[in-house]
Amino acid sequence: MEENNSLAAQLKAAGRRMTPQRRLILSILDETGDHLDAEEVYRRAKKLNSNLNIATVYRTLGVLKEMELIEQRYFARDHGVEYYETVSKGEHYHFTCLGCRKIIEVETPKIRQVQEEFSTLTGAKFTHACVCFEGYCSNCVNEEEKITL
Amino acid sequence: MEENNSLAAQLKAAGRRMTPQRRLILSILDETGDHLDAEEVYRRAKKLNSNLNIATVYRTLGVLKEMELIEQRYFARDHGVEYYETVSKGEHYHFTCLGCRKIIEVETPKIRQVQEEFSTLTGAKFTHACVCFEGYCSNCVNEEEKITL
DNA sequence: GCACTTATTGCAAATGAGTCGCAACTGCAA
DNA sequence: TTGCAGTTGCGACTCATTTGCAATAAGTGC
Repeated sequence: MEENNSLAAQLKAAGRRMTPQRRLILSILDETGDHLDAEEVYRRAKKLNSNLNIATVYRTLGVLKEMELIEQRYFARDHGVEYYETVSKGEHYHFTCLGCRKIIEVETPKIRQVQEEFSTLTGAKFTHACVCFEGYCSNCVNEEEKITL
Repeated sequence: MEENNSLAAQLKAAGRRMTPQRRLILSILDETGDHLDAEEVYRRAKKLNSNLNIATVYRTLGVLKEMELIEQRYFARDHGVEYYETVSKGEHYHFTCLGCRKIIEVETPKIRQVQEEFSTLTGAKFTHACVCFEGYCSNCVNEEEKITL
């Protein structure tokens, strides 16, 4: 209840309301370590609230994103679909394995450095960076070589 | 004609054929310095071949991408749309100004360094990196501050 | 130059993620 | 407990992209 209360407070501060749907959707994103798209959030949430509507999922994801409680991600090869994860984790980027579809998180200060250098150089101000990598993870590299050779 | 011959040869090597449509579409991408989406390529190409179809544009872009003659890009705030540019330019990334929509190309070795470090560390192999930045360019920073302050 | 195979095109219909309008509903503050 | 926004569910819609298919045409072998 504690974290829900603070969430309710945050919502209120933004002129919004706490609803069971929002609680449900955020709890799903909170509990999974995964990166879920709207469809998957919907699928999981629907099990617990069978007359939840997909439009509500999209709207809720929009609200949570606006409140910076979750972040929107895109993964290589799949830019048509938006994925979400909670923002609790530190700065990191994603590597998608084309073999096993696994997503590996990449931590590096270099992306931030690029932004800082570019800002200093040009006077621009960054608001957001979208970075995604794709390739084959160590388990799948050999598999891929068999195919391409 | 010379480059068209080499293109024809490349196409042949891939079991494909040279067609006026493909020549036209590639010439448009070749001549513009811009990043065009399929719709814009279609608009420009249609002026020169009025019964060209948008499906052909999509299919041709797919073929050219597969042959690595053009690259697919995504820009911040507009991930739903694919943009294309020819691959002649060196490694670079894109910064989209949210104020004036201008796209500034960012050259940096750091992205490649991240990939190399990650490969060394994990044994993974990169095939592609999608990087896009967004923010406000030096001309638009002040404008943006007026809004947010 | 001609025929033939098969890649390619144009068209229209389909797909799929995401959005919108609207009436009914419901938090929540007074 | 009442009232008024904010929110939901629903269905229809948008928009980029894809697909099935019959007609067309590139490039090969003769």
